[in-house]
Amino acid sequence: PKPSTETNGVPPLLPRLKIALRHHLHTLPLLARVAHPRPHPPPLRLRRHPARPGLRATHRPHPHNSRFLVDAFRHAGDFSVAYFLSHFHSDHYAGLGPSWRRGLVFCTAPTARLLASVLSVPPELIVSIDIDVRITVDGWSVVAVDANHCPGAVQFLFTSPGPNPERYVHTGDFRYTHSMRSNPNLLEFVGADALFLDTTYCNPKFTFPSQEESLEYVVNTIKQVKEESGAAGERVLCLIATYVVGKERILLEVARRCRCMIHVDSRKMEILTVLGFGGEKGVFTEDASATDVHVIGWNILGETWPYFRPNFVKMKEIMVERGYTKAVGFVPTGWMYETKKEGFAVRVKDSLKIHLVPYSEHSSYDELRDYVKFLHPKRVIPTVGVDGGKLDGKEAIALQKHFVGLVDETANKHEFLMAFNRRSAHASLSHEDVLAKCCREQDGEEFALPENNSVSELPDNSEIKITEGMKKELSDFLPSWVNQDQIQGLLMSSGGDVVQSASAFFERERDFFEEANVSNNEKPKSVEIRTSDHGSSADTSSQQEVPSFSQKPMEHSAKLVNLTPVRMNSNQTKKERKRGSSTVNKSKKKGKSTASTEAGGRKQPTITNYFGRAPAAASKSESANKVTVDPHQNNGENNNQSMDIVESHKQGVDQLLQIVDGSMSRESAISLLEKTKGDVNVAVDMFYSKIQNNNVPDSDKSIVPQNTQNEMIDKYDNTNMVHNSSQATPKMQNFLLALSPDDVLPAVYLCTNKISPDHENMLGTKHWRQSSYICYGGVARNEQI
DNA sequence: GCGATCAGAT
DNA sequence: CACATCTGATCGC
Repeated sequence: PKPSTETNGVPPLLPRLKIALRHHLHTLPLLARVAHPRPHPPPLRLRRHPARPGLRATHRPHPHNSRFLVDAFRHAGDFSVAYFLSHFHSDHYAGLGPSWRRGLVFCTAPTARLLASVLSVPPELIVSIDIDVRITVDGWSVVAVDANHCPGAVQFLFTSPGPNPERYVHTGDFRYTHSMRSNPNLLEFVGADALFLDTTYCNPKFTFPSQEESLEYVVNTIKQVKEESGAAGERVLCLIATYVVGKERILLEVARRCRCMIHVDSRKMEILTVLGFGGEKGVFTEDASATDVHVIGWNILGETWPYFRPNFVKMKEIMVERGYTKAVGFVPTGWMYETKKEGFAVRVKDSLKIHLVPYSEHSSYDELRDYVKFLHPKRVIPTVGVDGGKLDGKEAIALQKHFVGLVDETANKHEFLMAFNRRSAHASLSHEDVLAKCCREQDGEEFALPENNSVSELPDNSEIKITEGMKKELSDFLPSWVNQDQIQGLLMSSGGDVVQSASAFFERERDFFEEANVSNNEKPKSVEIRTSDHGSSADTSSQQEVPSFSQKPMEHSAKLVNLTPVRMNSNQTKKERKRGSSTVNKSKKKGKSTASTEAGGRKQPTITNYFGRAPAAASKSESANKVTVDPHQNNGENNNQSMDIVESHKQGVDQLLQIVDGSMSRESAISLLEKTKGDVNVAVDMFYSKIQNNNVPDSDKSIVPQNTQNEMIDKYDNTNMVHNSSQATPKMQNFLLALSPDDVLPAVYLCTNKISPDHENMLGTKHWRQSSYICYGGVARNEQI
């Protein structure tokens, strides 16, 4: 039941909200009310937001006990006292309307004007805030910074009150630019507690040119059209598709550089006027006869999904209607329906031409990674592409994997330790319970991390008694690949302190990862694996290594066990070597590490074999995309079963070809699908990541010639891989390649930073081996390893 | 009968 | 697997 106060038009929650504006001259219509006595005082205890459905995670409440919602008006409730709108797109403002009464809506001035004029939101509930100006809302500091999306679009930066403020970044929808790195407000959010990220194009297959390039293309094309038509004495209609708000920059640039006006309909004009692009400069006109460049609605020139299909019928209709005999259309879209390198895709029919222009107002995959790398948040929370807005749902976790190594993994360790501590107190709770609980609770009861203890405080190893119970307790929270010897060693070196053991373990994991990551980041583009007929990777890299680090004996850090042999051999990295000198307990079984043999003397299987060992029962859910490829079976026409296989094979090939749109030959597609065991998704990713990683300066016929694909795959097949780089730093590849099969699992674990126990189940052995995640985040993209 | 919400089309 | 928006059906009061 709604509170009765809501019916009289007075927002009942308003008094609960304290607002202060600094450096700010705005007068708030409702500010006076803040001081009024509260009719119904808010509960002192902050309520946790209940999970609610919604396609975008933006639609779910802020999970960290602020009383704010961002772009989640449909999910408003009494638990929230202030609302933020990042920009004026319908999927973000959904739920706002003339009858909105729930609370103040904070947004930029352009968005505010649109809210009032288009959606008729009560003006007294709209608070417009200036970009880059700090305000205080409900005790929190809030800053809006430009999002480089549509006009008025911002990211919100939240800082909680209190001595240890939490910091959160919500990008809304955004396209990353390097200039963001010099924004002082954003700089303050490096290392933020969480980054709510617009993951629209969070997949390596999404690459697109800069907006500049695309603008250039549109402008030049229109110029050319005008010249040609002028010479021929005819008129050509130029149509540019846009939606209600967004991509205005294209229009402005065309007007400026082609020296012409832009025709828009009255609705669009209204919005442009509100946005401030109005008549002043004489750019936009509602008079269709004033210019040959017209703005047109979004879905008129063609349907855009699942791939672009032009609607020449309608286009011709419009052309004739407006008195032209030729027309050129532009569809600026982030989705690359065509992967042609030379020029952008063009569709032609008779006197009609449609240009598909890759113009995106969302970040590309690489831009997303750049941003995360810059902000280095403790956590990335995807806001697009997550089902039901579940933070820990499959999709969210899959998306987060793209940022492994770019986020601050220290936070994971902390979370883990919280859970660990908690566990002794609530022994009856399951791991999941504890983790879930601890993730929810704030870090208020901070406890000292044990790694700060000095070595001298540790008891002498000989006096330590390690009980089975301790080992069991510790092992429950370590990844399953940590063996008993290692657990014993960990406990010994921490003086039997289970928590400290765990802390030391995860500190090590982090350091190891960071080390690897640093060496990877130095020359990311130059990291390449090449096949080689001779020489083990371990040997090669150790020769290349120039240890430029100090050799001073380890100072204070706790003695640590070498958990994996890879860190014991000559390929040690800085920290390992440093610590290695005081190693307490070497792993006996795995002490050696050569490329060709393992402990048992068996030949090391290829990495492909190792990863590719598909479980007998193939997952049903994936079967739609999985196609069994066996070219030798194709001729068996009398075999009904094989007909299905052939058919699905064909479908897979067709699907792949359609996605890459002719950028590869049919033979290449078949070959690639064979390698991926028919998995179209993996094939696509391999295809695109190959393009990306090598920056293939594309030749005419095929972007990736067939032999390149084979090469790409061969590098995973080949046992004697060696990386091509002449860099001194050992790369993760070398570590991985030097491993015996038993070590590959832990190594990949480390490389992908899947270290905390709540991920154990997902990565457990069989299930893990066939996981495409390895191909996404690790091996195939060649980034972490 | 009205507004909020949703499926589906554009 | 979906860059955004609108329309009309359905739900719930």
